[in-house]
Amino acid sequence: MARSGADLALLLLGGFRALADAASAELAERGHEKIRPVHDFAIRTIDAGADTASELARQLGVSKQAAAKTIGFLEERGYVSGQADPRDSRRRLLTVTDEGHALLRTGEEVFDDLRAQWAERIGVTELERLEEALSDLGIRIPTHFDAPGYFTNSPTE
Amino acid sequence: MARSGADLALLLLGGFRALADAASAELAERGHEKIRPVHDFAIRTIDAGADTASELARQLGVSKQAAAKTIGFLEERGYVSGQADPRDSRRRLLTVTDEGHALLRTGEEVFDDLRAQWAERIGVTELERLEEALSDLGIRIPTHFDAPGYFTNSPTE
DNA sequence: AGTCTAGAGACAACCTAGTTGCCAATCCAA
DNA sequence: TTGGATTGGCAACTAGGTTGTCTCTAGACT
Repeated sequence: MARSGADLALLLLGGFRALADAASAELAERGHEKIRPVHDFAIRTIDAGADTASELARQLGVSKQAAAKTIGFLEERGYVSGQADPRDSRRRLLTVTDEGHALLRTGEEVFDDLRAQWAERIGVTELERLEEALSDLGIRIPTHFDAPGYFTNSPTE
Repeated sequence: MARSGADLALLLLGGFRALADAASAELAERGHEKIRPVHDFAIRTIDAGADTASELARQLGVSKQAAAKTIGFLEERGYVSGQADPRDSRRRLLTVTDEGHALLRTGEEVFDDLRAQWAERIGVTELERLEEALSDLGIRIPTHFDAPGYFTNSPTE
């Protein structure tokens, strides 16, 4: 059956939302409330070396202020901590806490579990083929999400 | 190669964004500026019989006020027009204008063109297989988008 | 030294797409 | 006729982002 291009777009969006919503719900159950993929992404980026607000902003492709807000949230939750840089007093050096690393590990687990569930349903081969097809299309991993409320609103009502 | 669940999610999101961004850009070039998928969806729903703000809200799964704002935008642009209902003066009956129908047609064309481009790149068979796999996963077509700014921010900086 | 430029982070104001709470007008049924 | 339910609109709020402007500091150049 020849599907329409619009349906294809909605299938992709639906697939992503299914994963993201399930992951958010599962993370909440494991004690990480109100965590959205963007937070995981930010922590990962900080851990990889983006240890100031400005650097994080550049790497995530958002404004410094947006990055600062995200950092504020992450510090409040204890995933990230910031100390004054002794060598440059303009900077506040960011480090990922143990709690932050725990969140990253849990996040990976949750997503891998979800992927495994999909593999069970349609077969590993088919799933890998799907991933291969998307990769072959040159889909870039999005570096930022731009989606306030995108993951917060639970799909069940 | 065994990919991670997180990569799978990002591939799906990336795929959707690639289509949505390209479609928005193409629609803008064809004279429909600032149109996002949600507008297309709303017009379609009105056309299918959701002829009041409250009904549209219910069908899109958003609040009445959110629906009213969308309708305001669509009326301003001339895609939809509203007249007082002679039989129930609480209601404002919505109708899709010719301009609205034209937008729907153009939108379909644009998405179908994009899908055809994908088919060229990875082959029709592979693309249909991808769609089949997502369908088999029971992906529900999302009825609302929840993504303010999602499509507005052009990816090309 | 002194000055000049550039970067870091913070503040205020604004935008957009939603939300809830409330309210007047209207319809309809008991 | 009266009371419950529905319509649409208003106000205030939230979340996540934006731009513009500001101060402080670092480093480079004279």
